[in-house]
Amino acid sequence: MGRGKIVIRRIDNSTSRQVTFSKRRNGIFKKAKELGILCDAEVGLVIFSSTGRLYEYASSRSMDSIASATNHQEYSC
Amino acid sequence: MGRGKIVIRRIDNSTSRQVTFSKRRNGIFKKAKELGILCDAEVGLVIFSSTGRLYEYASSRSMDSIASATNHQEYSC
DNA sequence: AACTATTTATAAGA
DNA sequence: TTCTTATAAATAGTT
Repeated sequence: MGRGKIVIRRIDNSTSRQVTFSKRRNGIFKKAKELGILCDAEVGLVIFSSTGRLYEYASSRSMDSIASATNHQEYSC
Repeated sequence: MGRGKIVIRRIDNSTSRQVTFSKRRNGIFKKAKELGILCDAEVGLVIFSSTGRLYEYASSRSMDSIASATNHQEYSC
């Protein structure tokens, strides 16, 4: 979606890769939030850039859902 | 993006909500995979539907990245 | 489950 | 590098 069609493979050029990462990271976070609201779903998203930087999002009740689904006791570690 | 413009709020109709959930869930998983490949990033995505069903995706090295970033010892629990 | 009109995301350019 | 815009892609409503 853009001026040209692209193939989904690693972007070799470091600058282009960083620009695309920034744009698409914003896009997917927006999608995650929309999915949570529209569909009353819980969404957790964790992204590490190739430089090791962390970006994350979690809809409010995600942790409860995970705790419940995995049957962990809270504070167990 | 579709026949009409929508407002981002919970979809009241249960059938519509489920249909939208299915479509957008597929969409966001595709985006997550593309981001990982294009930008050499690690991506983890966890989704709970409103009915409590779990859907998840993790790019191959996500767990290593998380382990490293959080400085957990593996198998510590 | 398919279709398609339209909106949205974004690749390339300024 | 922030802003623009032409175009690809996602998807809302329909069948």
